[in-house]
Amino acid sequence: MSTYAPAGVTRPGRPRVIPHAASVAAPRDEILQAAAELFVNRGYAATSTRDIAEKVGIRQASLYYHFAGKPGILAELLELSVRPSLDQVERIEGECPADLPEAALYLLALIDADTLATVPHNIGRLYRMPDVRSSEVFGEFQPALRELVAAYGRLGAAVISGPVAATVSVDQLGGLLVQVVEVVIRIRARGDEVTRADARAIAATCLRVCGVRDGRIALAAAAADELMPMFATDARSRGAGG
Amino acid sequence: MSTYAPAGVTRPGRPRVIPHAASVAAPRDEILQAAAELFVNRGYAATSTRDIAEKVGIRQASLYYHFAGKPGILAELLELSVRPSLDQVERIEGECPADLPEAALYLLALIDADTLATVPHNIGRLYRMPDVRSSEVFGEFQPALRELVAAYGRLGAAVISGPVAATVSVDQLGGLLVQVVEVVIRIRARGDEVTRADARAIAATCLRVCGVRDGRIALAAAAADELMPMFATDARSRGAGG
DNA sequence: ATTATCTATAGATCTATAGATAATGC
DNA sequence: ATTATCTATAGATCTATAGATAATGC
Repeated sequence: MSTYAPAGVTRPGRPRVIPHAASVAAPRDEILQAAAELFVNRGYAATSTRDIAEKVGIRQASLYYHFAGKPGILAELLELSVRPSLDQVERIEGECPADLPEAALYLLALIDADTLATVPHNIGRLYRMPDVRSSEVFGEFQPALRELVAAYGRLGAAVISGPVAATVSVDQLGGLLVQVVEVVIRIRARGDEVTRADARAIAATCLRVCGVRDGRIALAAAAADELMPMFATDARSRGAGG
Repeated sequence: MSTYAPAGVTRPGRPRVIPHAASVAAPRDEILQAAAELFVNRGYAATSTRDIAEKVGIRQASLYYHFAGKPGILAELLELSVRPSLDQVERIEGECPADLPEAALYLLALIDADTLATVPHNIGRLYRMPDVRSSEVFGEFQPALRELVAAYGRLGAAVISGPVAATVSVDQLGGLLVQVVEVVIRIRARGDEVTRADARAIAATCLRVCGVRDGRIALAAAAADELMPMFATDARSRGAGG
């Protein structure tokens, strides 16, 4: 307890040249947040380690105390962007009532849209970027992404109508549904908020794409609302997280 | 007419160190093609002028005889990727019969999907990339892209059903429909071909997203087939182009 | 003479390491 | 002693320009 430490937790280590602006988060998290914003808005390859350090308010070399360079930071951000969706795919597929398969797809789309809407700095965009996909660390996450697409494909195939099945293959259905949910990324990229109502509209759109009629969409939405508390681990209900 | 000029048109200028592989295209086009593939598959910022030159088979400095650096090349590729879709939006909105508005949206989606499917090296992907969007030359193309989204919004609003209108705003409808059509980019990124049948399925999906019933979708598809020849300037029917 | 390349290179990054330093904590 | 920063810098790019050169074309 010195005189009047500027709000922040006093930590060991040489002080920064530019002092923390009452910095709340741990340095590791500060770096992740800064990198996330730069990677998503300017691109991964286009962002230098110096850019990141400057945004955090430390020297470029200091990054290397916390991370193994840019690839190390990217790997952690990819993990953060993929993990939440994937974790809940299994639960939804396992625990959803089999008598209303529409509810399962609706719920997956709803939770996924909500996750993409609330994850910091729109990092769901990362894995779509070619410089990220051709980075050394991407390969590790590719199986998880394929699994997500496959899950959409399975749930979609369970509810698909005849006319739709005649024109769109089950193989491509998963990609099509993911593409619809990822409109969230596009909306956020424009700078707009994505509301809970938006997420519900997107989930309903997924069912429409499969050829489900309005009546059953309404049923699925109602069922999903009841199931929602079981799966409500998204950032929106937890409160804003680092 | 020398001894046996290797197929290629003999041109003035100092010969390349690595001779043309019976190079058909003009050097400018060779560069554009090489850059397109690298930009799309590795990213714009991640691609160096040296990478491009190497792929073409010339020295890095030689690029600057044809283009004003990377931004110059990017500008031309963006033009190539945006122009075709935009040119036909006007014609479609102008010339489509007002008694079947579904046909107009179907046709726009069909032609647009087909353009994205056949444009070389999937360059429709370019304008989604953050390093491209934050480049100096992107601003010039942004209005054209907004206009495309707005056109989808207008055509979608003309056919939207009550239940859909209740959940998705006209403002967002355009973006949602473009997002659906851009599944073409995703399919091509996986390395798969996009067939005419795929394009038709995508156009039908756009109508489903708007809440149009199967019966009217079939009518719209049939009407679009009749109108198609008027607008058939896509690469598929012209034959493969540079 | 014109054209399209080449070689060479300056200047500006950018990454990553080595080693010093200024805090806290025991 | 431990921790988290700092300064300094080597080595590897990367872009863009200057000026030379080897073809064709008249």
